[in-house]
Amino acid sequence: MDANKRTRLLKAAVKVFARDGFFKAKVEEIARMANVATGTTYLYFENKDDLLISIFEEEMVPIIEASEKAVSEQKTAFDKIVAFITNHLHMVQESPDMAQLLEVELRQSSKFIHTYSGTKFKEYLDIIARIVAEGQKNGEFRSDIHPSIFKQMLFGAIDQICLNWTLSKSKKYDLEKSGEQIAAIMLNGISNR
Amino acid sequence: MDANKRTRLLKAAVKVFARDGFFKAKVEEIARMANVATGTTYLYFENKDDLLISIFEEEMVPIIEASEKAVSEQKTAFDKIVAFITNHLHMVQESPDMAQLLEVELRQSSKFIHTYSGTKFKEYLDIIARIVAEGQKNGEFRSDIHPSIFKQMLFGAIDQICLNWTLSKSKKYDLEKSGEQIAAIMLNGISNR
Amino acid sequence: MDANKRTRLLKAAVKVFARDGFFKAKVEEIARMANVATGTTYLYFENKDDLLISIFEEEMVPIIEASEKAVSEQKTAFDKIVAFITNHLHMVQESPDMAQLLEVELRQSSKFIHTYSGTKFKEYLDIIARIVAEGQKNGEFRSDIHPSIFKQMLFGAIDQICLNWTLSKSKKYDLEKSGEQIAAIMLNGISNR
Amino acid sequence: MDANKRTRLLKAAVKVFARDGFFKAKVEEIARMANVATGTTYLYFENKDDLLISIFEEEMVPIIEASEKAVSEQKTAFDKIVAFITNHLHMVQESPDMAQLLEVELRQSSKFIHTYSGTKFKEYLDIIARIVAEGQKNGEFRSDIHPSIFKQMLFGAIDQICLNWTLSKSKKYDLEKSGEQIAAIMLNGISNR
DNA sequence: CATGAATGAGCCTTCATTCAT
DNA sequence: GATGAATGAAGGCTCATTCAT
Repeated sequence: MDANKRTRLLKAAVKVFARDGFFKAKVEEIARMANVATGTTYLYFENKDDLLISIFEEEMVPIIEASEKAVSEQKTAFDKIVAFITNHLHMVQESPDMAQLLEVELRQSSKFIHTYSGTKFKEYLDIIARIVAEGQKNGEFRSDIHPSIFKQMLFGAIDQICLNWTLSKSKKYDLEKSGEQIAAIMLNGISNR
Repeated sequence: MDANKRTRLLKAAVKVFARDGFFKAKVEEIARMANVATGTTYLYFENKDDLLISIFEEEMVPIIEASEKAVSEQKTAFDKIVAFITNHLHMVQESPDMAQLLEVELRQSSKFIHTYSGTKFKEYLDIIARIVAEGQKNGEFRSDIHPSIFKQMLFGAIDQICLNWTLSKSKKYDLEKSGEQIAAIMLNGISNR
Repeated sequence: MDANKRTRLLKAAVKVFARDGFFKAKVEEIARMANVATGTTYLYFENKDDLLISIFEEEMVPIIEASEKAVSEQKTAFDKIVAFITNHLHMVQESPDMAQLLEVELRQSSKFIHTYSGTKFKEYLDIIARIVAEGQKNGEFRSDIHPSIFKQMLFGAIDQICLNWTLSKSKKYDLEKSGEQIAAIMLNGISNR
Repeated sequence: MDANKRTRLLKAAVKVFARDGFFKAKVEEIARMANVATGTTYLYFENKDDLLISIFEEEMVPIIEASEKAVSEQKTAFDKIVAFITNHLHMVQESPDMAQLLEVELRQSSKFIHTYSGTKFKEYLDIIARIVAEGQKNGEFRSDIHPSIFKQMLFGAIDQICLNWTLSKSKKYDLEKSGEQIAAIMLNGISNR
């Protein structure tokens, strides 16, 4: 097994799925972009579905790591939430293709690919949940908010903002500014002060 | 032209698109469920895309109206936001198929169907923006939050919670409870107190 | 039976068949152009094939009559052949749609519509055959040429020239000039001198 | 890519198009007759149109070559014209399917397939034009006849005779005899004597 | 392992024809 | 007779997947 070929296929798939959408994307096109033969794709992935799922599971790893690193560098739960948001927005800007997959294709997959459990995505959301629990423990955050509700709310809010930015062709408005507003609201919302 | 037939096709399409997803849904199946011949579909809709777009544009109308009605029955901006959230959650529970389309298929369409402007969806979001502006004017809400950021954040938060509820097979957890938490956070977040 | 409606359908069919070709032409389009409902077409014609056949059989009548008149006004077989050619070229210029049907669609029909005997077309060709027989009888033409071979040759030659003129977009070259050359060759070819 | 498969498809297409006509012919039937799967057709040809155009362009090559060879073996322009006619009639008898395509489908294609320039067919006609020019230069032929008019006339005459023979089920009459008459008329017609 | 030609099931869409009004 | 909405069979084309080399 050639790890390099597998990686190239994965990277190519991210690009093509982002550009064309999962359903309109052609396996042949992905293979071509990865500089391998069409059939080779099936040596590394079971089928087209598996390719998408593998992206979600594997490309999420560095994203999760970056997020955890950014978060761990902060002391307070407040700052950790800010770090999470900031890190996510950076990811969206620096890996726009992967970001689009998360924004646009992930939901389809969650619903229609029955073999997909979405472990890694849950793991990503749980970074938020953990910060919330921590903040509640140390008194920064109100304790009447369920962390697993908050994690979804925060992610949903960020995701919607990012989706909007992604789909806007001009991309003229500033994602950083939006990030500050997200932080302002969500933190004020959950703050114990 | 038979308005009834058109409606039946639209309703059938909502069901089939929700169940199978837009891409895997078959026009023939929609026609069968609407009790018309396959070709009849094309007397009322240009093509499969048009069917989906028509759903978004037309089925949103009563949803928008219900939301506006619910909102208008409240005095304060605070209560209006609560009404918006509550109304949305009701819609999700009472029209689960349409809700799923909004949660799962809308994004694809926004990105990949280039003829689609998404007017009605924007209209729905603008209900929130208007409440925010009103709340800022009368001092209920902080004025440093941009209404069009908040509308996306709130919708994103609600949407993510609902998506989660929709995709969870058991649907055992209470959507109402989640609604209260959404309101608690977002309102506290934007409150001027 | 409304003879007027039938005629309108026939005229419309000539236009649409000429413009779009028999196979790509839509019955609905013909009906629309004739200002009748789609279904009405089937009150006057058995089916799409019948519409085309009817054109060939009925629209040929005035063409045959005009040709016979033009021919009968000449004394010699020589002049009659010239008259036939001239008349045909005029028809092509004045009824370009019908001419195109004869040039482009007639052959398909002859081969693929098994119910079609092509009587009227044969009648048209026989005008030539009769002139030839007459010319052979009075010594103008060589007697070793079979009239039914000559009629096909002459028609084929004229037809190919006309087809070329029809398909050339600019139509800048002069059909009259070509007519003189056709006459020069074919008459010199069959002359007894 | 398997050149053999491509050839088989081309040969099968000639047969099926000749038998059923271009529009009624099914790609699936052509594939079946070529012993390949339906989709394979699209590896070698862009679409059904391309299949027909490819026939015209590629199957004309040996026909043109045979004609040029036959013509070049004759000394006088007179004999060359005879050779052209004779060769064409042989082709019609030996490749009746291809002949039928030229007689019946070529015109449709010239008119309705806008991507088709008809190069090879023009090349074939130009064999005649060249002989005419040669005959005019050496005094065999009258110089008042435009070669490009004569080429069309001669081809049209031959083509109509052949079409008639092709469409007559019995094929009892002798195509050779018709060939002699064509030569007699057209050569006498253009002769300088 | 790698290839890429071959496969063939599958689906959207068209349109001649019908028939209830 | 006239209408035109409805029908549904049919077919061109695509593309995920396979497999002989």
